[in-house]
Amino acid sequence: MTTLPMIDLDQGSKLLKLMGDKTRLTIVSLLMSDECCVCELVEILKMSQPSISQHVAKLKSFNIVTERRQGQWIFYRVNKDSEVFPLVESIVKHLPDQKERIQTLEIKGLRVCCN
Amino acid sequence: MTTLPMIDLDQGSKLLKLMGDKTRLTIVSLLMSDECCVCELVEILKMSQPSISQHVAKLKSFNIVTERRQGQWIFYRVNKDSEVFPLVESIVKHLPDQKERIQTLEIKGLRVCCN
DNA sequence: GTATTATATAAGCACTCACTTATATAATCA
DNA sequence: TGATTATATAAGTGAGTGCTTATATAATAC
Repeated sequence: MTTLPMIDLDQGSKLLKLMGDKTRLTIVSLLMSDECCVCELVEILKMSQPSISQHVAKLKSFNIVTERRQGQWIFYRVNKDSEVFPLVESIVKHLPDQKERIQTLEIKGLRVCCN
Repeated sequence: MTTLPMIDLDQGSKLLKLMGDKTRLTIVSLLMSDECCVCELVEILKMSQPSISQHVAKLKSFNIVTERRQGQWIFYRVNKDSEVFPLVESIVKHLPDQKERIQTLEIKGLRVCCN
């Protein structure tokens, strides 16, 4: 058994505040299943592109997610190397899996190609 | 192995928003160690009584904490019967133990009697 | 009864937040 | 080259948040 990496109350509360928004919490849950680009998140969450971009930027600023550029697209995923990842992971464990919503996107032919 | 009780994204984000305040997160961590009354939390956190009362009221409104009246005092503790307790517990696990701060209060003779 | 102690609650205010619209940047394609 | 697509960013706005001060409620002590 390894000891759990501790996060101080200041950092912890800031992380929880970031995750304490339904849109961002959904994004994190989605990205826990698979990486997505902004336009995919726009399609899934039915929200404006700037709004999604701003949410993702906040998650990125706290190192919760990382990006990977591929052509025009920037794919985001949960940063498993982050110090806060263990906490993020143990939160998402209590939330319903979002894999289905990505699969639905795939079935509709809206995956990767971004429409 | 038992299945984890799931919390939907709406409830989950609301819970995290509540925990995403440093004062409230500290209170929850403290109450995870032991029950406290408002005046004890005032002493530990060095904040005004109305401010602490308002924070505790928010935690109570989401069923994160419960109260137990004893004379003039109302003792608060984490509600282990709450549906969200498993999530609360797994968050606090990642945060530093706050038992010491209660013990310090005890040593200073400021425990229970509320000054 | 009145005074004291503990707590809750109400109103006001500065600040923050999540959205909007508009625009800028960047990569691809014709 | 210019047009299109994907994303970021800036400015503005209305709603929400956390504190303050002031007051109300409730239990105890005298």
